[in-house]
Amino acid sequence: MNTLTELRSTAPWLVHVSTDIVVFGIGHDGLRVLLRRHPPRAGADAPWALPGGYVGPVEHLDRSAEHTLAQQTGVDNVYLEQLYTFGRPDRHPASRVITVAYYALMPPRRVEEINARPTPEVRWYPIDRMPDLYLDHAEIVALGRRRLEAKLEYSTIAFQLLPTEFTLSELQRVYEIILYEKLDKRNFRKRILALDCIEDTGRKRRDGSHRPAGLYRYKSPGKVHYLK
Amino acid sequence: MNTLTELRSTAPWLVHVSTDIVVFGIGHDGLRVLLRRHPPRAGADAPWALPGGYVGPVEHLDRSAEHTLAQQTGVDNVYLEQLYTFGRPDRHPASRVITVAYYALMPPRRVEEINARPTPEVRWYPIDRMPDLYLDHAEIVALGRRRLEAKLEYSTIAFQLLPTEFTLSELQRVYEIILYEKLDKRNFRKRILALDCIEDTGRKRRDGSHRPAGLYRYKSPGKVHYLK
DNA sequence: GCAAAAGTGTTGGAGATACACCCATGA
DNA sequence: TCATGGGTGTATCTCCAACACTTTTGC
Repeated sequence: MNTLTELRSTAPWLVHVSTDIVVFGIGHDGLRVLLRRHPPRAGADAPWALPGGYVGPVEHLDRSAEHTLAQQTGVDNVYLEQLYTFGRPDRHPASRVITVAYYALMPPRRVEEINARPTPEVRWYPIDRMPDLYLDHAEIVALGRRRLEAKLEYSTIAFQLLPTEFTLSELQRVYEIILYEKLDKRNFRKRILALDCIEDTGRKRRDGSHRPAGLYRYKSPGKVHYLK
Repeated sequence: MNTLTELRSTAPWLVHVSTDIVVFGIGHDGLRVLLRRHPPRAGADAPWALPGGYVGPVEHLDRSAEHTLAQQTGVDNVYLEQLYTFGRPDRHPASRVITVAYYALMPPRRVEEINARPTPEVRWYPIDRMPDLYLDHAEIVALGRRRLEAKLEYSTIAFQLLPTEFTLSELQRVYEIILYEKLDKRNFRKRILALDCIEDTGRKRRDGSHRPAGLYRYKSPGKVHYLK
């Protein structure tokens, strides 16, 4: 029995596979998710959806997510991680579509890039004020948020949401926004510095009528470490 | 533009989707994984593989995993959780096959059931002495093991590997096997009892020439809780 | 000089770790 | 009576939480 025969006899079914990406960013108003019209160019009554698309014939799943994201939002080279695979047989009305969900984190510069050239088809929404979403995309966002929240506690994932140089207050804000709670400044600083994963650049940022803040740099940009 | 047109134009590609399951059990010799010949009935030179099969046309992914497991090993009603989706385009030699990997945990009774009626096609292997596996299945097992190890620390997942009634020493053995380290008996007991998730049945098990051990019961059988 | 955010140390409590001996049983 | 695993308590340490005032700047 060769492999092809085996496939024929036990796997007559073919399905569509897509990737959908929950893109998180930090804005003035808190945690945001990037949404697009589905389908694009369908006008104002088309539902909002996650960026996403079908997986090509010889495309790695991760590449598909990256590629889709670049195509639909113009953004590449961000932190991207597989989230979960959703496969309810009735989740798509027209055909069987299984979706491999990812989530992405981008620094404020990227968030602003998208804001800077707004289109009617792609925009940021505050995560707690999103419109109704296409299919089960709200569920996917919710899962992504939970994962992000969990990872914050035992990894250095937060730095993916910050620019290369940042102040400790900015970092604390990221934690407070995602964890949804106020943190003590002194304890936070002690904890972060004890991780030994950031270093003082020696530079300062002047920013309003108050004392300038020290600028720090994450020691291993682009990499996420797991603690303990 | 209706949904079908949209599918046609942006998603001409169909792929095979399978589920593969890493079944863990505790044996005399430590952590074990259930393997089967691939394909079944192909004889002694067929490679060993994870239980798994193609997803049916209207089958939920989770159901597909459950169903496959029941069919290939005769075991149902075990703890099952999605692990990760593997989609390298060249992972299968004959066609594009994306696999949604799951892991399952079963109590010793189930482990013994399978041992009791051995077949040449399905058997347990100690996780550190597995043969070469089909395709990327070794990678899937490795990921499952890491996930299991991680979850042990922040959830009550260990109880899925034990019978309804168990001794504290048995529980400790599960932790030691998975964490790969010796634990202090007194500290372990204090920690577990502090979780307040097991109760003393009052009964004891006589078992060899030593003092009998108290039997405990997990308070929420089948359910996994997350700590903290 | 005042408003606004940056920066800084100490104390107390909870939970984890280290550690050694007696108990109940079967042979 | 001995070998085997079952069962128990205390002292210490580490980590986390609580908490308030001084500094530097722009206006």
